[in-house]
Amino acid sequence: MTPHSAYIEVAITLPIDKTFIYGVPETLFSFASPGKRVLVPFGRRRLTGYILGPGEYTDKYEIKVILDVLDETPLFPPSMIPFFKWIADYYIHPLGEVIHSALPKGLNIYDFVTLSITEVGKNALSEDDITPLRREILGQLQQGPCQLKTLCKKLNRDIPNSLLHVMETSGWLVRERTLGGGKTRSRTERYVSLIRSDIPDDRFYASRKKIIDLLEAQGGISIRNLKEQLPKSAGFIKFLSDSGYISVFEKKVYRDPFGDPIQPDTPHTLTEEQGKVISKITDSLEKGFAAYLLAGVTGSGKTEVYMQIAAEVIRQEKSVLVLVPEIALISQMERRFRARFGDCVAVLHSGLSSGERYDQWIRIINNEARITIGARSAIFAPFRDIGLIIVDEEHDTSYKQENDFPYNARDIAVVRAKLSDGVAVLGSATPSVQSYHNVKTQKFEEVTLTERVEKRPLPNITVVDLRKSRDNHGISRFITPELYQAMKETLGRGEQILLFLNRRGFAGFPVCAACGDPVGCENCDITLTFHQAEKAYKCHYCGFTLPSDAKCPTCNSSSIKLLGLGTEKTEAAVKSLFPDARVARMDRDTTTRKGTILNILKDIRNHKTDILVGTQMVAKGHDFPGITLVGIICADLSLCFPDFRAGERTFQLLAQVAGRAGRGDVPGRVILQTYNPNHFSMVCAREQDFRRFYDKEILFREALSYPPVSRLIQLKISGKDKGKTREFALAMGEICHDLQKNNEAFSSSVQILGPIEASVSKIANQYRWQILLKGLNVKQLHRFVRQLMSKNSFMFNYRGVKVVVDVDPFLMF
DNA sequence: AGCACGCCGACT
DNA sequence: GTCGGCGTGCTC
Repeated sequence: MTPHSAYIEVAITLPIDKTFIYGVPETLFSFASPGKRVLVPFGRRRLTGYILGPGEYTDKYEIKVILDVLDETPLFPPSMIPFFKWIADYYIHPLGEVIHSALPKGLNIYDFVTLSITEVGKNALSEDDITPLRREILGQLQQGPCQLKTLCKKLNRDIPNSLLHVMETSGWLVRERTLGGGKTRSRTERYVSLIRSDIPDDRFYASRKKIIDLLEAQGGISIRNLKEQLPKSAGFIKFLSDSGYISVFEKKVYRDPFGDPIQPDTPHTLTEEQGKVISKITDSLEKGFAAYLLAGVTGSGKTEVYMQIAAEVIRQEKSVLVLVPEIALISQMERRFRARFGDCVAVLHSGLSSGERYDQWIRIINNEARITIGARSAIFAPFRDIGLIIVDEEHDTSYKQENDFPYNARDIAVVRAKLSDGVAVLGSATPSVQSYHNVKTQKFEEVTLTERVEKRPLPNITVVDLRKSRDNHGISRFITPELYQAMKETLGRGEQILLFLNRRGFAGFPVCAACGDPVGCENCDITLTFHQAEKAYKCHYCGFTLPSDAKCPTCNSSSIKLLGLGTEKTEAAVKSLFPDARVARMDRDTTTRKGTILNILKDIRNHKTDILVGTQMVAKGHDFPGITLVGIICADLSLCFPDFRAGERTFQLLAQVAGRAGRGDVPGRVILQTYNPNHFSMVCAREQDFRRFYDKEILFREALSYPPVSRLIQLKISGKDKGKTREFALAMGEICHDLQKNNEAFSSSVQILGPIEASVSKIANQYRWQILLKGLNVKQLHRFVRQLMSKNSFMFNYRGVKVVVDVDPFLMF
């Protein structure tokens, strides 16, 4: 079939599990190709859709004709369509929405409805027998046309569609549809270039000649650039252009998300181990798909390995995708790649403005970028010929997207590599149980880096039993004598300290001294956290706050005790214990503004900070060369989450944060304080031994049949009405059991857990329930959910209660 | 998702 | 008999 067909298949950005066929008018024939967006009529509306390919004519229904093609060049290569289809199928999510969330935001255009009153309507308003609701609507519209949403807000109620329909047919109001959206687009700048240089020799000659000379030397430059070089040039541009000496034109420019230019670097000398890993992986590049788990201890030089493999892939004229868990790490990785590879590096992450993101996207499509470094969503970078996908810190939970549609970028990275005959490399010092299981079952091949660069020893870890300091008073319960002593010695030597505590705020457990009730959130089923800096109790789920002088919501007493310890209180305590030390804090509260993380990290590197107190943010692969002591205040906090992966998370967090110590010339030391010194998460973290952790953990997973032994699909049920949500969840449970009973295959292959209330039963006034479906066979689980959805579609678009399907859920809901 | 259609209880 | 609330089904 020719690339331009009279009929095309289009995916629409709506929760519809179907694609649609449209006709293409002759005038648009040559423009309609896969990967471009089209504006299409859809019912009464106009919407943006994505061209998937040629479509088949049928006479079963009337085929409509597209209104426009919205892109000059495709937004994604056709080779990505099978990838999108795989995701839609696996995650049971509409294809159009998958594509929509993969692309830069703010591109699509669609209709929005404006209501306005007619003369007939105005007359009707003056009649007596008009109903109050209609009077209210018309009255509001008499003050001017209004969007439906605004109208509902103004009247503080829903307006049934049927009512509007009736009022429209009786001619009282008109519904007008105007196209909106599409705010993200390329930026243009005004440029000038030289046409002739024979300017007249008059009193302006000197000034004009300067401009002419500049343009002669530099060619076409932007007016902004010209003004920077010749501040007085602005007044002469009009004359020079009107008289035909120079031309002024608009040129597309890329918004630049990069900071300062970077000194180029050259490949480092490799250790023998690094060399072996690199040649093993590069040798396999030509043999098609392979997945590697690169297990390398912290400080073993994984980035250098990534870069040398990437260099080989680029040499073979293929592209490289590097996924990194969070923005601060992206900029670290980005700087090293730009130093090595120069301008062919693109970045994609949420720190970019939508315009910058769009420009990076276009650079990738136009093949100007061959390497993309980015967070989770960069897995959708529109390369046509991927040779290598690197997932750094593959164990990190931020690869899992929870809202929009739930997917795991680490998992689909392997799928994308497979679909494009490329190689996937998942790297971590603390591989996930899932990935190591894939090694054991021979889906992945393991390659290891056991030595730290320059043979630096791994830090020496001392475990301190917090149960022994239970009776200590004040802060010495948490800054134990052992930790205090070690801090004092470290500071005495002029070295730096990292203190890790996995809880932000001042006190995590404010309790009323009178009635004993914890101070909870109004909108969520959660205890508030006291924040000293803001002098307020805050909810970490919905942002609800109470002033610090608030009374107990239960008994109105004003004596509230602050129990529990957060990073804020730790910072304050450290400052009072070591008044001369420069203390900084790194958590979500101190890093909201753009660039603050980088400043905190810079201060550490330049030794302007002696002690850094932080949450799990500090555990994430940052390079802190001057830190020789890591103190883990309370290692147990992440153990108590109601999640079968709590032990795994704890092990990873502790092993990672311990690995921050002693990456410079001085060996590191770690003090790990815990109430559970014999828990195997602690023991294995102390030895930095993920294999031993795996061997132990997998026994639990096998015994309880949890992933990676089995697979899970979670139905997340939420709604505003407590009773209704509960009833709905119970009804959904019934339907699940019925479906299971009526199909023999399911009764043995699908296990239904729940429905039960979610572990946080209410967030932002939404009551939450969940049903877990567990099984050894993914295909059966998928079939079960698909049948559930198709036979009971009404349950999935029910008013007032929302159901989200999460395949391979991460946290328990 | 929106939008239309059709059913049904409620109230002039 | 209308009004409007609510479920159901379709959109190429």
